[in-house]
Amino acid sequence: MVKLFFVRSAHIIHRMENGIANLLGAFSLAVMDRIEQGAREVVGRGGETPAALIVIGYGQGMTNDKLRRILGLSHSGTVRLVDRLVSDRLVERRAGKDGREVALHLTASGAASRNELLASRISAVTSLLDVLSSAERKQLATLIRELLARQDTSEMDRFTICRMCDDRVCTNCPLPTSKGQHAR
Amino acid sequence: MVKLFFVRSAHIIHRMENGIANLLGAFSLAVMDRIEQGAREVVGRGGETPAALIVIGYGQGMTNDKLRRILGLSHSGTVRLVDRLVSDRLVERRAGKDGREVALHLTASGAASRNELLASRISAVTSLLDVLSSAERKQLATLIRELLARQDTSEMDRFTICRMCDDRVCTNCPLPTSKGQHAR
DNA sequence: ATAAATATGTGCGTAGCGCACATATATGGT
DNA sequence: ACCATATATGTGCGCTACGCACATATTTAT
Repeated sequence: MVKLFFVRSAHIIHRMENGIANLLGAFSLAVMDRIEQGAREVVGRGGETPAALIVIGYGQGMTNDKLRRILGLSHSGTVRLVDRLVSDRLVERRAGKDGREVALHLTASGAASRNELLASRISAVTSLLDVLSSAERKQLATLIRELLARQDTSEMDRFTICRMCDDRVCTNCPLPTSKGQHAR
Repeated sequence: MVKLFFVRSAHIIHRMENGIANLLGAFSLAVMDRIEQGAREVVGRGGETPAALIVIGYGQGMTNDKLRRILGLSHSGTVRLVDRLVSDRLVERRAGKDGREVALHLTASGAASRNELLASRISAVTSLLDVLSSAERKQLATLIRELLARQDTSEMDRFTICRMCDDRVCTNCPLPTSKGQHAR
């Protein structure tokens, strides 16, 4: 009898814990739906193309291969993605220091599109967020910040997670930068 | 001098508020990356196909057209999506009550894939979530729940947000069900 | 100097999707 | 009952985004 009660109780707890995961999954889906819709409206392209534009704009001499790893695409997929950005006149291929590398640079209109992209993303999330009070938002920010800070991430993981981040507003990123391993 | 200070201060506040949005955007991206990767491994397909399998499995005589609106796809895109599910033997087209409609039903293997899909999704989110303490998770759940509860959503919006939700664990969905308007 | 590693580009195919059009069934007005 | 309109599905066709296998150029290591 006690045992039966325990088992049933464990099920309920299990359901509650998973309920949190389910809730967060639904919310994340809603957030990304809005971000992706806005991004498509701004640059007229989907998939990883908007993220690529943002990543290239960080501007530390991005190469095709670094980009590939950050976006999690195949090599050829990345080459074709850059082809699209180039044909849209948003990106230029220049000579890299290493004779093999290609240095990716935003054109003026690429930089403009990137800014629109970042603004659209912030606005999409904000529109969901502003039903909360300022205090609630602060609470939420603290929790998400902790959640991210405690993740076990490689350097490349961090770039991947931050591939759409707005470097104009992201002061002190919570992702651990010194923790462990290098992802090369 | 005072004015200058005020302006600068407003900028800083602006940056902080947007910092929350940026953080949440990055986190949502990380969550969806993991969910989508798992989904692709389970069903071998991407895009809205996994969501379609889950939605069809809710089982209230789903039709092609309802599915289309929930997934936010074009009509033909939805027909082809169902074609893929049928050719994968995960879904069957049966006669609907209305002679025009097609009633979509999961096959046994479709139902099994759907369960794997849901489990994979919960596990993906949980693996990110379990760096938080139980108290922190509860706090986070409360905030997300409030955030969702206060959104102004049409009925169709709700189905869309919940298109990957695990009906086995999602007791009392926070999304407002009686609020306003009908999306038809 | 030659082998291996690194970085890029290309041919080719496929998945996922939209537009425009065609078809079948239902509904409403006269 | 009849016909226009609305609703639901299916199809031809094209395009975007992507991966695999292969080719090429440059650098690094032995």
